[in-house]
Amino acid sequence: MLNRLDPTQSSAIRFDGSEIAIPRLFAYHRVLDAALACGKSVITSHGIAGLLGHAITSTQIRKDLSALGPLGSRGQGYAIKPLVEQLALVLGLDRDWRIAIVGFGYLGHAFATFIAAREERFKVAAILERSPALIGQVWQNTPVRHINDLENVLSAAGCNIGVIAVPAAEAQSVAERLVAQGVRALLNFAPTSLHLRGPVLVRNIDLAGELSILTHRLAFNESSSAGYTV
Amino acid sequence: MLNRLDPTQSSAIRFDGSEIAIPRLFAYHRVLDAALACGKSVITSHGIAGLLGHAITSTQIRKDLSALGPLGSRGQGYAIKPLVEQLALVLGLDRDWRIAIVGFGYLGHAFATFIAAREERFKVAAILERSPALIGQVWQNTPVRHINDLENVLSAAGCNIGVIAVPAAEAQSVAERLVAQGVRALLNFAPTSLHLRGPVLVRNIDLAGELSILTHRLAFNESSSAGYTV
DNA sequence: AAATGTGAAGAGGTTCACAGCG
DNA sequence: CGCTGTGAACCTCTTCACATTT
Repeated sequence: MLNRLDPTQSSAIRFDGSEIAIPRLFAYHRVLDAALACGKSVITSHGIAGLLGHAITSTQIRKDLSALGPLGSRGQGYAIKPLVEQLALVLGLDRDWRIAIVGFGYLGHAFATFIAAREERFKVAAILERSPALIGQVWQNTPVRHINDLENVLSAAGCNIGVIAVPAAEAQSVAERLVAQGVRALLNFAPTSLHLRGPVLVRNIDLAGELSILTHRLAFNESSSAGYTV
Repeated sequence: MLNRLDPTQSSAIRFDGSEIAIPRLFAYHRVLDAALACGKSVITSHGIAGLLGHAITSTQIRKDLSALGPLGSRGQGYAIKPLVEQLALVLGLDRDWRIAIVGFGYLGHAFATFIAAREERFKVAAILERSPALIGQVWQNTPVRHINDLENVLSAAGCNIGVIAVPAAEAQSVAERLVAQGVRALLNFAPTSLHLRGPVLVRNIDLAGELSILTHRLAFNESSSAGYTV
């Protein structure tokens, strides 16, 4: 039981760390949320490492968490509830996010299904496609609209995040149109580097590139040593 | 015209760089292959940077390429053809890769479609699923088989790479069974850290984690400066 | 005694500046 | 003169060691 008094509950959002820590914080949030649901209330940095299968060291975890403020108690560990709350604030998981998916082939569809299953705060608010066969279909209450109507759909849907799951040749144009409609963050699955002006955040996911890391090491490092987990 | 004589054509595979360079080499291969198809035969490091939308600096490109050996000519640039060939060798793109996809929901399906469309050297050689509705279907000549038959299917199909697109709870078990069948590289879409013994390469793709980077910056860095491309 | 929080050391990758060739 | 190739400087992230607190 942590008996450190916390009168103010000053939920000031603080984060001194760097961008690269964010996916780790997200992983902590995931396992800690689960631990909370299991009835646990206190945990140590080593305990968190255990929940993560020791993929991250306890030192790294303490460094990351200390960037959020003094949330732990020396000799005791961390109270999980305030930790989860603080992580949610820093990660922006305390609010709804409206997502526009452009390109509703298997990749767009997969992404929609994936995030809808995972986090309730991520809402698929608009779906755009070019293929006539898909237009008019309804995916979980969201209609699939033609990509030509992007401006109309977006201005009505008010999305914060755009997911680009169209062929590389269309990606730049789609990105520009999304940004023109006020979208400030893009997740890009097309193997192209987008060129955009303004306060836009772009995150590229290169699936084929990930595969190439595997093929490289299989081809090159065939006579490698032991189990590698990159 | 490069008039450096190249009598031996000694295609010795060499790569002094580090793992982190591989996705960049893959990007070089992609744009250089396209440039070759357009009839270009020579290019400078700055030219490659241009093809990549200046997402990578010319210095970085020269560093990366120099890890493959002395492929350029000072004052001239790089002959594209040998460059593409050397990149293909180092990336392992000179041979076929047989891929087993476990979990053929939208994600597995998306991945299959994605890589089949992109690189002919990646062959989907086995598809495993749990859902009875999908068993027996045939995707581009590859039948969807029940996950219980994994051992039989894999021993017949002889796959080098496994793609894990099942729920997190099943991922560890699937991974172990793939490894037991001789698969030496895994691409894991499940948000779990896999624990495996032996010479296995694991690459994790955390789609929700990528989203969290966007939500973090939107929530936190709202009053940020200019266009960011992470 | 136990576990956090953190300055310092270490490791790894990128950028710089320029020597070396064509 | 132009462009590659590369040692050195620089920067960033991780790991170590330990002072600090409960």
